[in-house]
Amino acid sequence: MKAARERVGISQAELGVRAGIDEFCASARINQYERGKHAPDFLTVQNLAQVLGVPTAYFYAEEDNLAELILIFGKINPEEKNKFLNSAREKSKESDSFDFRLGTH
Amino acid sequence: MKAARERVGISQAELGVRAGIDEFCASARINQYERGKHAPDFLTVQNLAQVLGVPTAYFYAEEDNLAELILIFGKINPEEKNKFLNSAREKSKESDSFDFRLGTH
DNA sequence: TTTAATACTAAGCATTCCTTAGTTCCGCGT
DNA sequence: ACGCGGAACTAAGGAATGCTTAGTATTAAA
Repeated sequence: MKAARERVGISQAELGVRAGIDEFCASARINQYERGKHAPDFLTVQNLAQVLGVPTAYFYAEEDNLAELILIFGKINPEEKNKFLNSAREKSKESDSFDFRLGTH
Repeated sequence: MKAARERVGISQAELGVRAGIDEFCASARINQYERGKHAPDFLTVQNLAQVLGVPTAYFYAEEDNLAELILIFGKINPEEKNKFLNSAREKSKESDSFDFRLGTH
């Protein structure tokens, strides 16, 4: 989150205020989030994501690869998204990775 | 989450137990999560995601398009992921969507 | 209809977060 | 070096939320 905030170029306090947090505690809360002292609820994460211009899921991606993919997907326009998703569907068919799900064979 | 659990074919209680939740309250907790009564913390979500065989970020995707993409990305093998990500990088260059980030021009 | 498994819920306890009220850190101008 | 202002950061209590318990519905099969 810190990286995303610095890309936008705003302070911790400003990020909080823009996300709709009370101005008197915005600074403290964002700091607690960035340092991992506390975890924001989902609504707050959604608001933060909007301010920072990234999809909400970006904050929960464990693999760096996936995080980057989510970021890219959030930037391209809706028309491109469909093309993109279609080629993804193709690749998942081609893939020889085993399908772990039950009830599909 | 309900959909993912049903694909695996296990009960709410079993999902909880496999995710490391105490057997006497696993049922109640998973039910509260599925019905939106309460929200699990991130560690719990990670454990649930592992049991259900999906990337953690999947549970936080707001757009259906993105959710599907995350799901596919979670199924393909590591080698494919890199190829996939590279073509994604290409597309983000081609895209005429405006770049909102500061300090990049 | 009885049974067993699964789904679901209320309520108090436990834990975590939010708010307040500060302190510390850092860069800049003098 | 010193003071100033903005940004980062923190402790602690009050407020909110989740977790556990114990139990009630629901469903499907015998």
